Amino acid sequence: MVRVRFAPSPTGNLHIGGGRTALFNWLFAKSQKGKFILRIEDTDQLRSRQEFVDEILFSLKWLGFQWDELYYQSQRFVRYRMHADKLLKSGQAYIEKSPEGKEAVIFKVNAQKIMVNDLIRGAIEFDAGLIKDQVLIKSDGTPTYNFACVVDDAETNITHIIRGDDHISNTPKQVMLYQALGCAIPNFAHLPLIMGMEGGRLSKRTGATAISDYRKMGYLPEALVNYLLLLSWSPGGNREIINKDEAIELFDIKNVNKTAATFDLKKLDWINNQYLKKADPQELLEELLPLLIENKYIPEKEFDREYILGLIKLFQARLPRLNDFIDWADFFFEEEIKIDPAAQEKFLSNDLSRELKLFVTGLETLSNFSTENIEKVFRDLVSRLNIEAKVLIHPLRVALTGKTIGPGLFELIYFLGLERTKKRLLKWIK
RNA sequence: GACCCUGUCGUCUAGCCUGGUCCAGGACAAGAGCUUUUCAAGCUCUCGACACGGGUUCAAAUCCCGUCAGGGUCACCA
Repeated sequence: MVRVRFAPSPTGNLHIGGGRTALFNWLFAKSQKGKFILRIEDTDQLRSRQEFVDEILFSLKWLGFQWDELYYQSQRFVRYRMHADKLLKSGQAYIEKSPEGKEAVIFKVNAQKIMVNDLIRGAIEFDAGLIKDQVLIKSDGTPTYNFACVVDDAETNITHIIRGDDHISNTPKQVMLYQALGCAIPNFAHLPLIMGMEGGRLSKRTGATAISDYRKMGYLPEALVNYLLLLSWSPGGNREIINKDEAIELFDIKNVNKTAATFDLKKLDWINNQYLKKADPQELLEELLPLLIENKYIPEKEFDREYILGLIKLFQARLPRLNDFIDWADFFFEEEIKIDPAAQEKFLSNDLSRELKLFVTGLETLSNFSTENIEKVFRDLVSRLNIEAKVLIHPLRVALTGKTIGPGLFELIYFLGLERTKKRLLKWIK
């Protein structure tokens, strides 16, 4: 049975690269009906923190990658010690004393050719003669990465190691350890790295790197996963939007690209919008609720759920990020709206008192304040005044929303309601 | 510096294994237009790439070699 693992180190949040590695491991496990194992590599007691463990577990769940087993390296130190002693006994490792008298266990590297058949890259040959002896157990008693990694992968019967490109050069060292330990060598698959827009590895300087940052910005997990998937794999058939279940069906590790990909926020925005369009407004409302309360758009307890739902439907097809709703729909929640100065200059510098007054009067006569009737009032008015619709539409939009862009004018007026519409238009009537 | 990986539109990619159907297809971005109401939605169109140089071949994005470029690793970090 296929067993893969994702092994993050809790010295920071789960970042984009880690999320992508987790995705491909999870996907491979699912497509092979295998197990997805999570291992927390917390051997560095100084830099590892519980809050990062919590954050990583939370982000993985958020992305939808549930694990079948969970291990912590910090709980397995006796196992590393035991295997180190075994290598010491067989003469494949030796002890080195530091000037302070502390002992470290060092692995003896023999000059040889190491062949690795990478599932993504094909055959790679290394010259172990270029690799120096490797520390197994540091003088503080903790294991090194390469050693703990091999012991754990061997003891938990990992069959496929799918990880970032940056581990290629660790591979020959680990292969030698498997051999020394007398364990079967697993399959390796090295994923290309994700690069930032300015080249080089994706880093905080080139934008947000933590998965949780994307959650906070209003990206949907399905969209992020879809984007990450496209970064080094293609479902074929010119498809861009693909959900996890379809991906599981189509995925083949051999089709993963070898080339490093640049992270492009614009495309992520587009994909996120594709998912936002199709999303259930009820679920979007749940996501948005904390933000709406935080911005004092709605009171904490009672609010008109149907009304907010209506607003979400007005915007959801246009939003790149769910959180943009806060800025884009602000005029529905704030009594005093902020008017874009350029828009005011362009559309409200002429005196439109007469037209606005007539429009307000028309709205007041409506017995049924519906989107259709609002539009009817408007159309009647412009034909009566013999002006083009857009001559009045743009000024109305700016006066009511403060913006030149937004949802359709009539549905927007419907949701604003007669009173607020009147109040905002009256300001422009002399 | 040594070793390793990679090189198709600005970006993500299809095609490469099994040469001809590719004067290279799609998507994002950008630009133009349409939408008797905006665009940040939708629709249409445009721009735009096989890193370079040699081979092999009737034929090369596809195979081989070299060059160049980008990236990664060389820790008692993971």
